[in-house]
Amino acid sequence: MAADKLRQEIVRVLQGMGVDDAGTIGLDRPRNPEHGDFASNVAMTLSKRLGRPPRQIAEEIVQRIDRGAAGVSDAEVAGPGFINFRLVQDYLHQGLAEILGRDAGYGRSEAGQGQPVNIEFVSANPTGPLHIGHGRQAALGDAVAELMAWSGWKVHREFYYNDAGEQIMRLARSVWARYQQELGNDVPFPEDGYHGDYVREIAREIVAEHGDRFRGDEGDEAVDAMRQFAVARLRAEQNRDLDDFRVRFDEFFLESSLYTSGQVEETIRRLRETGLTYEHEGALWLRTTEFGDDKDRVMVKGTGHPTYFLPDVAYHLSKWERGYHRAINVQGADHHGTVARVRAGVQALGLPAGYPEYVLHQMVLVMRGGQEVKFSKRAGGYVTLRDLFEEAGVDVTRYFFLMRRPESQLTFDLDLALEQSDRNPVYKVQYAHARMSSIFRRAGVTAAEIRAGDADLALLASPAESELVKLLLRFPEEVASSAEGHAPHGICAYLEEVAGAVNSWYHAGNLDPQLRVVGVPEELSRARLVLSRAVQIVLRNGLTTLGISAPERMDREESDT
RNA sequence: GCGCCAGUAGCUCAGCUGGAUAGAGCAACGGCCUUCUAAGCCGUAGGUCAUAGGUUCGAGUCCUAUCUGGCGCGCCA
Repeated sequence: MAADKLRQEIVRVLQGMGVDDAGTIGLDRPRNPEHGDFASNVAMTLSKRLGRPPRQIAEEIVQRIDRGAAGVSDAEVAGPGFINFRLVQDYLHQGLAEILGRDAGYGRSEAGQGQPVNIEFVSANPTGPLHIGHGRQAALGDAVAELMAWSGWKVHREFYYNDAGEQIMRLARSVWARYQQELGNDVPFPEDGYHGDYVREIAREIVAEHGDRFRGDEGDEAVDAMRQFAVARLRAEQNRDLDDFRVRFDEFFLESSLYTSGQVEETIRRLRETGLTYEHEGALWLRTTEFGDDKDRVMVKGTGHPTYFLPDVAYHLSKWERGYHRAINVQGADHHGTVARVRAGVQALGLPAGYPEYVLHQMVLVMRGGQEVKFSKRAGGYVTLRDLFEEAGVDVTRYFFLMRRPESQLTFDLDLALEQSDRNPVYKVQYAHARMSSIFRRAGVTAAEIRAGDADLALLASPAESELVKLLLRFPEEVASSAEGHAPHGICAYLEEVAGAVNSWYHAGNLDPQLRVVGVPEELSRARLVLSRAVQIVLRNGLTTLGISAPERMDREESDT
């Protein structure tokens, strides 16, 4: 990559000036194009150390630099001591050829070296349909996973759920009550029960399957049958929702397995061995404050039952021991309270500080006509993920969930989501992609037939074209930084920038036919087709990292008016 | 009371982990369709980066305090 070559040359120059350990050389892309393609601030950061004014140091670097070795055509001192570099034009042409050559692989890197990373997300308990918060998490987790995969990590998508706890019992009691009511048995509905209509649906299905076998039966066996039926039924529904939302998992990890396999007991034993546990008022505590938690935590209650903390620790220990020395948990910000204690728990067992990593996302509001949408018919208290993507479409829903940084509250504007216009950023990006296909159809070529080697890329000489190529060449860095920062919204912003730039370039041809791709002299047309194809590859690859389709053609739905 | 997250244009949000004159989309205003699909483009206007200090060559970005909003602080799950 161009930056690496340049950085190496700067290091060489600095060594010649007696600086052997300059650290990482600051090299960034100025927003102002007049400041060149890259700018370095080394002269300023070294000023104090060398006891010389920054501009003087910058001058010396500029004089010593070997432009050919650095891959730049120009280097100059500017402002308080920046050095601005301009890349050789040839670099852009090689870059274009590389994009077409790598095609679906353009933007991938080997940074992760194939090491395993565990990405846990959604992790909904099977007590009801998935809601929009799960949806944001599904979109986020899947995109982070895909971006990590693009960065060379071996990604394992994991869904953790509690199939045996107190919430499940609440569900079972709720279903039991509805079942009795279906049979005309007037029993009270549990105070803390699940009120959604889906509970009645499940009760009816049990009636259909088992008849009145459990009528009036308050025994464990009856409630357990309800529990098993309801869990299986809701797990199947959640899987269907995720499937239709195009999110797949490699593993569903059951909390109950931590008990049946003895891992919970094993975790207690190992924690005791550390000497960091103590008994107080009949409970077993762990000194999590040793690792930065603000208070110690109970592991085993006075009743002899473990708290939730314990299986959490056992679970994350299991991730580590299954070989995932990197783990990312995507969770709602309302769970942030567990972060410090889980980390403290696994640190007590010798795992590194900062394991696992967290992406904590804020809540989602759905707005329609300026009003918050609060209820779905079936779920009762909340809007379901399915309601949302069936109305807005999977692509739009995923994109909207991803386009804001996780830490900011998300307002899902349903009116905007349904709009098929440039106001809707998903369509803007997808349409730019489809538009390239349209050009190819018009030119009578297929995408695969376009080859950089067949064209004279020096014909792409306008500033708009150079800037567009530079933008496309940024894509691999965008993928890398979005992956490392666990921040898919960066890709959204980037894609919108590319779409804007290519629309602008394309529309110049409206006013001036000589600027078109098709209908200009053949040599020129071939060069512009290469650029068009490169744009299309970047848009498609970017959408792919987000789990969003890149259509070849978009037909607008006719409106009623 | 303590902790986490946020506060940037009228609205929704970016801001590359400290760089040069703070950006984009929408909304507003003015232009552009016998079109390589106008689902678009060009131009204009819009800012005390919540507030007050501090750190340094340089702060929207880092530190401290304050204000506002959201969330979390159990031997709940």
